[in-house]
Amino acid sequence: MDRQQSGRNLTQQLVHVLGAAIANGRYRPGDGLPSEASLCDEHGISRSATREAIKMLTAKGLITSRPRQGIRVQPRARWNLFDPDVLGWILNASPSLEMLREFLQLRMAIEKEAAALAAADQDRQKVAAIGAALQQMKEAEEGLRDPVEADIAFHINILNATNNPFYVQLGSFIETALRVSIRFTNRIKGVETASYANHKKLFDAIDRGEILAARAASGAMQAEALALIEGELDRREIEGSVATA
Amino acid sequence: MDRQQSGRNLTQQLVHVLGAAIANGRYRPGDGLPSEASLCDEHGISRSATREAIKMLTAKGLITSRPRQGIRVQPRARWNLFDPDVLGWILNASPSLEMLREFLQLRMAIEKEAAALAAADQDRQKVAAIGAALQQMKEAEEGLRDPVEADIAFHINILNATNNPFYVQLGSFIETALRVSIRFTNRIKGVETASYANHKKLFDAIDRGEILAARAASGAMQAEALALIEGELDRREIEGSVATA
DNA sequence: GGCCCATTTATTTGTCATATTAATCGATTG
DNA sequence: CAATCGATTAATATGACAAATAAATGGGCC
Repeated sequence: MDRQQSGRNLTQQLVHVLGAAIANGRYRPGDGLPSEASLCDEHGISRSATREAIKMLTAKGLITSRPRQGIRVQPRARWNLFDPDVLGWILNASPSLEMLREFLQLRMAIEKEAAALAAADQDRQKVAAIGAALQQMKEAEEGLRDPVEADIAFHINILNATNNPFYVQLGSFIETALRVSIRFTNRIKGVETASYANHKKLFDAIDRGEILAARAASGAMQAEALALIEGELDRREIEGSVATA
Repeated sequence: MDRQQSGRNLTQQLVHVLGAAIANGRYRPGDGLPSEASLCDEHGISRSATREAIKMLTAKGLITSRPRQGIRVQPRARWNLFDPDVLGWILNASPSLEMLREFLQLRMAIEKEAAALAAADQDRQKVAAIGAALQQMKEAEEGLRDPVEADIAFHINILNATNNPFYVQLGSFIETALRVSIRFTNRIKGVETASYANHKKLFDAIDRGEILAARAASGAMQAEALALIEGELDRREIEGSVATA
């Protein structure tokens, strides 16, 4: 294993190599990974480093290891999907439209309520942070800033403004997934074109403490994105059946 | 460290000891933990086992460790709250009413949409599993079964019936939190008394594919529980201010 | 004299190598 | 059929050295 690489230590490098390999299906649930000894040989590192990597993957729910049985991949239901690393490996392995839809279905739930909670809580400082991100989105429309970063910041700041640690924690989850899915949806259509107006409407509702309006505005935005994906899924299905007919 | 204890190996024992200590505030964010060497001494185990425990806690986002700086507790926003271990440590450390409310605010978001998705997806086999859990709740009312287990199974099965891996994964999260919070709310009032009727209404809506009704029924149940907690919070606040007056 | 920057030093984790122990699956044998 | 034995694999222990880096140190400059 390349020792100079990427500022990460050997253990972390191996964690990412194995995590990605598991996520992309090179090792499948139920399958065994190579034994500790083999992994040491394959990557040219010591047992300590190897074992520590295995322990980290175990902690994230991807594998188990027991004497005599070796190291096995856990069923996907045991993976900690909400761990940013795990999510990143999965999304980078296969950023499918199906998974994108599933992700949006979750955002639909989370962000609608988050908007409502933020509107209810009225933490002025954190609401201001949402406004700042909105301003950056406007500047991005004029080409002065990175539109992706501004968009992400907007959504993260809403979660922060709930002052609910569970929602705040979901920020890192949504950020990871958003980076992948934005790259993905931008290929389909100009998803984020008319987005500033929508985002402003949502911000105004939160700012004024209009709980129902905030929930509705958030839901509308998510529903729009979801409809786009589901339309694309339908289209591909029809194309597929025509092609095979 | 007691080597015969609890079927867990030394590393896992230390993980749980330290995880619990961090969650209950013995070590606070920003603070340093004892060095590797000290931890070995304190617990009477080798450096290998100690280091592997540290790596597992690192993987869960609770700590970082760097040469010369030592081991430090991460800010809470970095903790993987959705890791069942982490959540368990936190809830067992301080099952406060505030956190219970925050948890319910999250369930409100998740389970409402999950009910809608389950109603839309109409996976007959998984809907039947919800029905089976409901039946167990009925039997539990007559004292034939454990009411807590049946209640949990009901909610988990709705998440499974979404066929969305993100919602499915949240099952283990909600299960962990539910076990604690049920123990907690039962002390306050007979929360789960009239619950069978509510649960049946929700099940029927999912079973018939009535998306809006399913979302509404789930929302109503959650809102009821939430109102109870918030009422209790208000009551205690008033009592507190009277007491200090 | 006091301040800033380069250098050194000391501490702590990172990595390696090797030996031994414990758990467990499968075969063997009474 | 059951108890036992053997082989395989991870679990634990130990000791050594390397690398990273925070803090102390000292030298040069204003």
